[in-house]
Amino acid sequence: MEHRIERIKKQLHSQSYKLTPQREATVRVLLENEEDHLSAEDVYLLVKEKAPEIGLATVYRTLELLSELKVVDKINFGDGVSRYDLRKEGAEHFHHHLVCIECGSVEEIEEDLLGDVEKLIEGQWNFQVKDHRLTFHGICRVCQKAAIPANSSS
Amino acid sequence: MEHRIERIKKQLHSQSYKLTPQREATVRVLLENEEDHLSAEDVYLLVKEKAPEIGLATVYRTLELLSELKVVDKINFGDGVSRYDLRKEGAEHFHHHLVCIECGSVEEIEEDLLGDVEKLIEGQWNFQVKDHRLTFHGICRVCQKAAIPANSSS
DNA sequence: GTGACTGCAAAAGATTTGCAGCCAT
DNA sequence: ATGGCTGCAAATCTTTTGCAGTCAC
Repeated sequence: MEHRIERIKKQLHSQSYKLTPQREATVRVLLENEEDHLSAEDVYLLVKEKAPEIGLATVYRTLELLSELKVVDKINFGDGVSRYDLRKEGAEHFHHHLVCIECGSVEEIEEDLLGDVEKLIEGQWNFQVKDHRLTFHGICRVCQKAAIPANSSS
Repeated sequence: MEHRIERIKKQLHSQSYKLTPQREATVRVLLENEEDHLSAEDVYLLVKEKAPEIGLATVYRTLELLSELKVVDKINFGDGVSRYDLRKEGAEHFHHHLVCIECGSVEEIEEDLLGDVEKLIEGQWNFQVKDHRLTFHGICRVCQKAAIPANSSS
């Protein structure tokens, strides 16, 4: 974890930004909750546990900065809030998500599923792809299992 | 166009909703601006031209209703607003978008590009796909051309 | 002391809700 | 007269901004 902080620190410095204590606390929260898809408010509450004096505006400003530096990706699952997701180290593309419409759980997929599709887009539509967002909505493993008893017993 | 209104009317009736004048005006605006990706506010302003007495809240309620009935899809390109996009007749899946990061234009892609990928998701992740959202961010045809002179003349 | 950064409070937007009235059945 | 639907205004929620104070150099 420390080396990831270091790396982010360097990224900030390379653009003459500083890794202030508030920013570091925010990054640590993101690292510690990498699997969750935290909203700004979520991050704020978690950061506040370690650094109670921090302001919500600072969290927003930090997340926006990290977003510009491509350290995090800002995503939106259609509920009213933006969520912030750390990029995996060296990940060139945004990863994909499986959102369960029953329980709301979110699973991540790191594989690059879209290589062929992107080639098609570049060739056929003449559109130069820089990034993508792919989210599947459906029913997760757990909720599928949960649904079976109700059906089979009827 | 009329037959599409009829169809939507039937869809509403089948769930015992009515196609009131306000709702019809809203649907017409959506039909007439099918290529654009209108925000609720955009729709409101356009509806107001034909039916000045309509309220913004009604537009929101109508759009939400249409969204539940899968007549429109609610999408979010990362700016702060939701946009509403008519589903093509008979379209089983949501269509895809190419968003230009230079000029902001949005192009639609009807082709189903994700058949294979969905099979993979269902098989390998055991996730039952119901719908998906795929957006590519990049540089559109026009902006690519616009960029060439600046590079080649240097 | 200068410029980057912060916290707080206020502002700005987008969307939702409460409510009284209306309209068709 | 009932229930769905509407307009308006107020409320809510997320995010941004203005500003005065702080800190590192």
